[in-house]
Amino acid sequence: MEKRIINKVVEGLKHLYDAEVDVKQVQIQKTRKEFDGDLTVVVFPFLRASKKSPEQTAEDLGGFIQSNIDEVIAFNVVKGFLNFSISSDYWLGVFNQIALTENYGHQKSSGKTVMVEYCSPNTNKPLHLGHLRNNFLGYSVANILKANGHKVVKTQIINDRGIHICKSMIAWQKLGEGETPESSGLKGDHLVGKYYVAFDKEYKAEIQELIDGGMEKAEAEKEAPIFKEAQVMLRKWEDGDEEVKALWQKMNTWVYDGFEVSFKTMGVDFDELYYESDTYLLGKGVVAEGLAKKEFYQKEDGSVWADLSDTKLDDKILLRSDGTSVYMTQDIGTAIERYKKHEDLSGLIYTVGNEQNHHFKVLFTILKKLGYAWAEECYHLSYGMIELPDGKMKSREGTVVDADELMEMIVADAKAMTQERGHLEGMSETEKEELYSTIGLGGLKYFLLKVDPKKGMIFNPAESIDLNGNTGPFIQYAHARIQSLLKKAESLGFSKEYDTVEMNAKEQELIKLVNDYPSVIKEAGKLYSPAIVSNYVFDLVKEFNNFYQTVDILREEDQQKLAFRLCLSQTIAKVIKSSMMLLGVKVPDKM
RNA sequence: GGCUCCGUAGUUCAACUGGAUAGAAUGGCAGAUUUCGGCUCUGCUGGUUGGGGGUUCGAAUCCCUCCGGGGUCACCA
Repeated sequence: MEKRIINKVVEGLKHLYDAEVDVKQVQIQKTRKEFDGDLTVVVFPFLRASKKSPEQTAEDLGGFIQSNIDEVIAFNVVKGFLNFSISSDYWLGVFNQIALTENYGHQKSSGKTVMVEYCSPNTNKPLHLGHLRNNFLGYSVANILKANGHKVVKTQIINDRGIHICKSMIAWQKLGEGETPESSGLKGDHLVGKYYVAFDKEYKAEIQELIDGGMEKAEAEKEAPIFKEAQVMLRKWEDGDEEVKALWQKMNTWVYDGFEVSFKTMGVDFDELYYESDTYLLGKGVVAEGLAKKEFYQKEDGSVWADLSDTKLDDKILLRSDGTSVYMTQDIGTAIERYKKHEDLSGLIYTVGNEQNHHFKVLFTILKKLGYAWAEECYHLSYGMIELPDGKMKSREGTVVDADELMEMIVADAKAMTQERGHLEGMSETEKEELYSTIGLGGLKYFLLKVDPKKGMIFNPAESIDLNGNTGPFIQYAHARIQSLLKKAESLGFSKEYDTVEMNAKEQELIKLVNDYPSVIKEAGKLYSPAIVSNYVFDLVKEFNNFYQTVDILREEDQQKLAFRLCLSQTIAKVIKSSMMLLGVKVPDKM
C-alpha cells in the first residue's frame, strides 16, 4: 500500500503541476495516533514544484489519490501533512493473508552467509555481567540475521593463551595443593578464577614489600618474583615446554567445562570455535606481504607499522622489533582465514565492547588497505558498558557481577514470584523448574536487549523480572494469557472461522501493528539491533492488553466477531512468540 | 593533550535517521474492573532535549562553541 501511494504521489505531481519528482523524495510514514488516518505523506518537499501553500498542495494531492486508489476512503490535511485513511476491508484482507502465512515476518533466503562472533572469553576467569550482554546480543543478532534470510555461522575466538592464563597457572601451582573441580566441588572456570585472584593478591603483597624496601612502584611491579615467574612460564609455553603445556591443557579444560554449563544456562551456542593458541601466529605472512607491497613500512629497529595518517588514525604497530606479532596482526590473519574457509561469506560481525571501537576501526582500515573488498562488510557490533544501580562495575574494585551467580539469583527470584501467584497446578516438578528459568532468564535477557546496543545502560535485577512495565515477564504473561484464552475457547467449542466481519478501531490498530512485523525484522537486521524487536513487541503487547481489557471475546454474541477475535489473538500470540524467539527468550503457555 | 562516543520527565529507556503538540515504562495521585487469569485498564502529574549560537519551511537529530561524563591513543592482551 505504501508503494502504491508513493507511485500515485509521483503521478499526481506530474498530473497536477507537471512536475518531475523522484520516488525517493516521497516521504511516507504511519500516521501518528493523535491524528485521523493510517498513512501520512509529508508535502513540504513538493512545494517548490507546486508553487502553492502546503495546505493547498496537500488538498490537491489528496483529492487525486483518493480518486485513484479505491482503498483510500478519506484524507485530511493538518499543516503540511496529508493523512490517508485506508478502508477496513483492506486491513481485513491484510490480516487474512498474515494469518495464513507460515513463519510470518521471516524473509526469503538471501543466499548470503554471515558470520557472527560473540562471547570470546579469556580462560583465566569466569564470565561476568558484561559477557551476558555480549552473549545475548550476539545470539539474538544471529537469530535476526537468520530471519532476514541469511545463513549464519556463530563463532567465538577463545583467548586461551597469554600472560593472564599463566598468572592463574602459576598461582595454582604454588598455592593450589592439587585442587581440582572434583575435589573442591567448584565449577572449573570459577576454580581457575580463584587462582587468578590469588595471583593478584600475592602480586600486590610482593610489590608492597619491595616498595617498603625502598623500590620505586613502577620497578616493583616489574620485579615482583611471582610476576617474573609468570613471564618465565609464558616463555616456556611459547617454547613448547611439555610440563607447562600439560598444566595449561588441564586448567583450560576445567574452564571449558565450566563455560559449557554457563552457555547452556544462557541458552546460547556456537557453530565454529577458534582458539587463540591456534591463531595467534596468523597474519604474520600477510604483514610481510603488505610490507613487500609497500602498504606498510619498517622502522630502523625492525618493527613493522601501518601508516594510517590518511584516515586520521594513528599509525599502528603490526610486528614488534623482535618479529613477534600483536593482537592486531592476529585479527588480520583470522579475518582472512575465515573468508578463505567460507567461500560464500559476505559479512563478519564482531560483538565486542565499545572500548575496542578504535581497534576495529583500525582493523577494517588495514584490511581495506590490503585490498580485501569484503572489509566493507565487516561490522563491529559495539555495545556499551553495564552499570549497576548502586555504582559502576569495575573489576579492580571487586564489584564485578559473576554471570553464573546472577543467573542463579534471578531464577530464584522468579521462582519465589511465580510460586506466590503462578498457575502451577498440574505441572510436574521439572516443568516448574523450567518455567522459573524461562521467566528469570527471559526477564534478564529482555532487560539487557531492550536498550540500543551502542548505549551504556543501568541494569536493575529486581526490575528485570517485574511483571509490570517494559519487561520480559510482562510480555510472557500476555502470551500465556492468550494461550489460556484459546484453550478455553476450544473447550467451549468456539470456532475460529469467519467470513467477513466489521472491525472496531482497536482491532484495526492491532492489525496495523502486526502488519509492521516484517519491516521490524528488516530494520533490526539492518541495524543489528535486537532493541528494535523488543520495542516493537512491547508496543504490540500493550495494544493487545488494551484490546483484551475493553473488548469482549468469549462473551461476544456475534459468532463472526467472536471467531475473528480468536483468530486475531492467536495471530498476535504467534507474533509475540516469534519476536521473543529472535531475542532468544522463550514464552510459556502457562505461568 | 589528540581522536571518539554520549548528555532527553524524579528514575530507566523511546523517538521511523531532518517531520506534526518530544513518547513509553516506572514512581506519585485519582478512578474502572473483581472476570477470559493476578500486578489488567483509564485519567492526572511530570521537559528550556546539558548551556549558547548557527543551517531551513521544520532540529533531540546536522554544523560551531562552551560545560559535564565515558572510551581510546602501548613493541598489553
